[in-house]
Amino acid sequence: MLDLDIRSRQPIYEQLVEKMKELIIHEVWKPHEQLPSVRQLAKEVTINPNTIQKAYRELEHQGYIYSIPGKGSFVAPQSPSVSQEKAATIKQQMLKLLCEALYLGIGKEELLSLVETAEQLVKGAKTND
Amino acid sequence: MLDLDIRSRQPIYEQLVEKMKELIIHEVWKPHEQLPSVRQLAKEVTINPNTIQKAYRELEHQGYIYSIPGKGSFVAPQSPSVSQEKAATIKQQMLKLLCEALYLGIGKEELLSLVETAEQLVKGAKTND
DNA sequence: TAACTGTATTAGTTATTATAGTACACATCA
DNA sequence: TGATGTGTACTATAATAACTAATACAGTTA
Repeated sequence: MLDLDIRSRQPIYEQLVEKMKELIIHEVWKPHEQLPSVRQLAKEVTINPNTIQKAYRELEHQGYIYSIPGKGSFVAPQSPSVSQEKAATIKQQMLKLLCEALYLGIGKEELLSLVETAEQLVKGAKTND
Repeated sequence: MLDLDIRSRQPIYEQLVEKMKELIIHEVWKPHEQLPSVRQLAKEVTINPNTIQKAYRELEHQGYIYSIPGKGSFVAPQSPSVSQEKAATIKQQMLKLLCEALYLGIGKEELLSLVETAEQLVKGAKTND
């Protein structure tokens, strides 16, 4: 599920953040679901607990999970206030990427269909309840 | 034109690559136009020539410029072969970003209109010949 | 030749990353 | 209560990567 590449130049904690974000976005992990504990996950993937905690801290900072000392870490439900903050940044990244895509010769129709694909992926996950 | 932030945690050469890519994509710099030399640009922004060269090397690797030893560096025209290689990567990045956007509550309509905006930006540049 | 171009190499400093060990406070349950 | 599991914090250290700098080399052009 969380296949990490130790010898990658991309830091382990970053890989963790990306993989777990995807699992949350596609609702493999549902809101308020408890995540594996720092120590448990560290034991499973045989890396240092501090590295896991760094990833969890980042995910919490980005609003994807929340932690309760003594209890555990859980998937955060999406609140409009959090989304509002990030939306501008995301749209900025998107616009830059779109311009690059168009410049490289990717057609407008293709980009529009990508939006459809993404919608299917996300919506598909949500209806799997 | 190339405003760099020395104290940023983002490396200078990366800032250079991004800014110059934008200038090329939006055709402020046209195909086959000669870029400022490594040393000249280094003197202008008062940083090490090697940092400039590292940025140029990266831009050349990504196919945005080409360099001729002894002559200079120039804006590369977009060849379909180059685009083909990058297209898959770009689309992959795009899909990931789109899923994240949808999850954060950005509407599908808003994303579709972003495509239109990007198209205007790129097309607008190309008609400024 | 002289002055310009890109490129390569080496070196040194700084920043980042991952690990290890320890400690603390809170929650839960036997 | 005691034991265990939870998140969190802190220091320290080793290893690696990133960044910048200085220098030298080779090609181009006038």
